[in-house]
Amino acid sequence: MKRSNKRSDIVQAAQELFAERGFHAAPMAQIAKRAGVAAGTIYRYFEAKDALVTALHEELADKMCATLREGYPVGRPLRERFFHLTRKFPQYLIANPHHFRYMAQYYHSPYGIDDRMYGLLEKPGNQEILSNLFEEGKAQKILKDLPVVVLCSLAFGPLISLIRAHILGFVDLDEALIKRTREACWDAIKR
Amino acid sequence: MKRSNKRSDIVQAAQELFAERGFHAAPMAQIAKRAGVAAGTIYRYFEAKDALVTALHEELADKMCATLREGYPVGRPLRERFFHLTRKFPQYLIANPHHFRYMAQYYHSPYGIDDRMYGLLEKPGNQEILSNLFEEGKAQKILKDLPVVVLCSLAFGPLISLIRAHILGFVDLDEALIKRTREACWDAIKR
Amino acid sequence: MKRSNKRSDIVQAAQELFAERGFHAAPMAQIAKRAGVAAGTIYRYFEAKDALVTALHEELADKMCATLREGYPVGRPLRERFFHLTRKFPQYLIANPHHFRYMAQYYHSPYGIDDRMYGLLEKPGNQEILSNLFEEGKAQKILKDLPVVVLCSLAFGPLISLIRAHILGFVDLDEALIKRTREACWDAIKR
Amino acid sequence: MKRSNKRSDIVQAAQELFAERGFHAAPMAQIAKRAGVAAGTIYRYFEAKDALVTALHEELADKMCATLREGYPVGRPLRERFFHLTRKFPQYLIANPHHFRYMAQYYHSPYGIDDRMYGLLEKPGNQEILSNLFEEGKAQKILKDLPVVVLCSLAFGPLISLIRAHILGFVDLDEALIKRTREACWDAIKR
DNA sequence: GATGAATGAGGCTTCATTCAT
DNA sequence: CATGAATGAAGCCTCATTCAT
Repeated sequence: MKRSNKRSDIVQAAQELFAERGFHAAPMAQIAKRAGVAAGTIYRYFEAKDALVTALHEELADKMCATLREGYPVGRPLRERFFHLTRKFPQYLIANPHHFRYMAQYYHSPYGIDDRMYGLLEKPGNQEILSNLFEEGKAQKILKDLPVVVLCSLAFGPLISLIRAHILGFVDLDEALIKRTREACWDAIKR
Repeated sequence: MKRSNKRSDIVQAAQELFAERGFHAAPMAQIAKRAGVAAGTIYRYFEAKDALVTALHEELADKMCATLREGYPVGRPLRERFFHLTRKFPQYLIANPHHFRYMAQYYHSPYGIDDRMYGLLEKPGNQEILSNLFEEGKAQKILKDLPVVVLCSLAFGPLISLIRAHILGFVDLDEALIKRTREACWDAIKR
Repeated sequence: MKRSNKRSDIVQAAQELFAERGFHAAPMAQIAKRAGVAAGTIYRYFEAKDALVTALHEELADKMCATLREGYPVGRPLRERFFHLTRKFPQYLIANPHHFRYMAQYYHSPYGIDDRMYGLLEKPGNQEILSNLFEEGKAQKILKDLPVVVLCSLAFGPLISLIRAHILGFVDLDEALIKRTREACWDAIKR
Repeated sequence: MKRSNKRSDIVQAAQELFAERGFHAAPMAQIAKRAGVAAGTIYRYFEAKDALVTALHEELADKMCATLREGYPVGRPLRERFFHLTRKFPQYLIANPHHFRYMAQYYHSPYGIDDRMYGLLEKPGNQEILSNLFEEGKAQKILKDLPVVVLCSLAFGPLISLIRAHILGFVDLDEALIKRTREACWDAIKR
C-alpha cells in the first residue's frame, strides 16, 4: 500500500488541502510544503496534478470499500446486510470528513464526470455486494422492483445529503438520528 | 431580473461554460467571447469572477424556486403538494442539465460551502414551503417525526443522485421510473 | 508587415537574445524585458516560445529573400546574376550578424531540422531564382552538370563558412577578399 | 582514451541523445538511463553538463582528426593529399551522422562560439596538416593566393553543406557525386 | 458604457545537481 | 565508487483584472 513514507505524506497533504480549499485552490507548492517535501518530489510519485487528484480518488475509494466490507454479514438476512452497509457508510464519512469533501468535489468536477454514481458505491468490490444485495432483494420480493441504480439512490442518496449537512454544520447527526434515517431508507426500498 | 441584454448574455455564457468545464477551467475571456462582449465588459456587471459565480447561483436558485412554485397546489392535501414538488424538481433539472451541473459543482466547491443544503431547496421562498410542508406533516402525524433536514434529504437526496446518473448517462430516466421513485421517497418519509 | 509596435519590439528582442545566448538560454521573461513589455504580452502575438522561434525564422528568411532580389539583374548574363547574389548574400549577413547567428543556430537545432538547406536559399522566391540560374547554366553548358543542390553548396557553402569565421572574429573579411572568394566559387561551379 | 567502461558508455549515450534531440532536450537523467548508469554517476566523470558537452566535442574532434590522418599520403603531391582529406571527410561524417549533427549543433550554439571554424579542421593535428597543405600550395603557385581560412572554406564549406543535406534526406549522395564535388572544390582553390 | 490590449502575479512542471546510503 | 531519491531554482504559460481609447 504505502510504497514510501513520502508518498503517503503527499497523499495526506493533498487530501487535506483539496478538501479544504478545492482542487484548483491548492497549489502544488503548498501541498509539497504541508507534506514536508520539495515541490519537485511530488512528481516522482505522480505524473502531474491531475494524476494526483485521480490517484487520491482511487485510494479513498478503496479505503471506503474496505470499510464497508469490514464485518459484512455474509449469508445473513438481507435486512441485516443492508443495515450493516448503511451504518458503516455514514460512520466512516463522518469520521473522515476530508474524505467526504474530497469525494463530493471530485464527483461533481470535470475530473469525476466519467466515474459512476457516487462511485464510492460502485468499486469492483462493492459493486457486487450492492448489486447482489438489491438483485436478491428484488428476486425475493422483499424490495421494490426498481433498477439497482434507483434502489441505490434511495438507499444512499439521503445519507449523502445528510452527511454533507452534518459536516457543514447544518445538522448535528447522532447515532440515533442516523439509525432512524436508515430505517426510513429501508422503508423507501422495501416492498 | 434582466437589467440589460449584455448582462444576461454574460450570465448565460458563464452558466454554460461553468457547467461544461468547471469554474476554474472557464476563463473570463472565454465567457466574454461566448457572450459576445469584451472581456472588460463583464466587470461592469460583476465585480469579479467570484461575484459572477455567486450571482449565477442566485439567479439559478431563483429560477428553480419559481419553477417549483408554478402551480403549487396551495391548500391541497399534503401528499399532493409533496408530489407536485418532487415532480417539478427532476423535470426542471433534466430539462436544464447545465443548471444541475452548475449547482452540483457549486455546492461541492469552496464557493457553496456556506450555502445550505442543496440550497435549491432552501431559498427564502422554498424554505417556507418545504418547512411548512414537513412541519405540517409531522404535526398531522402523516410524516415521520424527524428533523426537517432529514425529511428533506429523504425526499430529495435520491432524486439528486438519480438526476446526476441520468445526466451523466448512467441511467435513462423516464416519466414512469421517476414516478415510482417519488413514491418510494414518499414511503421513506411517511409514517 | 508590422502589425503593431509591440510585436516588432518582441521580434527584435527575441532575435537579439536568441543570437547572443541561444534559444534555451533566452528566457521569455528576459525577452519581454528587453522588448519593454510584460511577459504575458508575448503570448498575444505568439502562441508559445516555439512559435516565436519559428516565426522569427520566417521573417528573417523573408527579409533575406528580399535583399537578394534587390536589384537582381533579370535578363542579364548568368555570370552577372551569380555575382549579384554572391555579393548581396555576405553583404547582408555581415551587416546583420544577429541574423546569421540566429539562422545558423536554427538550422542546426531540432527546430530547423525539417527546413531545407540553409533555407535562406530556398524560400519560394529564391528557390526559383536559384533553380533557374543553375538549371539555365547547366543547359547552356556554362556550369558543371551537377544537381542544383550541389551547385548551391559549391556557391554558398564557402561563403557561409567564411561569414561565420568573420562574425566570430577569426578572419577580417573585406570587400576585396570577398570578391576573390566569390570568384573562386564561380570557378567551382563553372565548367 | 577510455578511462573506464562507464565513462565511454556515458559519452556514447550523450552523443546520441545530443545529436537526436539537441543539448537542452537531453536531460542528464535520460543520458544516464541510456548509458545504463545512475544519474549521479555522470558527475564522477564530468563536473557538469557543460563539461560533458565540451568533453564530447573534444573526443569527437580527436576521432575526426585521426580519421583524416589515416593513410594520409605524406610526401605525395599536393593534389593527392587534398583528395585524401576531402574523401575521408564526407566518408566519415556520412558514416557517423550523430557526429555530424552533434558538431553542427555545437559549433552554432553558444558552446562552440569560441571554437574556431568547423573546428574539425583545426585540431592541433589537422591544423598543421591543413596549414601546411594550403601554405605549400600557395608557395608553389598551385593554389590561389588566399588566406588559409578562405581556402579551407572553399574546400570544406561545400562538403559540409552537402553532408547536412544528405543526412537530412534532401539529397542522396553517392561516391560518384561526392567525387565530382571534390573536384569542383579543387577547381575553387587551384590557381 | 464598451473595448480588448496589456499586465504580471502565480501556477505547474522540468531538470541539473547533491548527498545519504 | 555507485546509486537514485530528493531538492529547489527557474522556466513556460495562463488568466483575472485594469485602463487608455
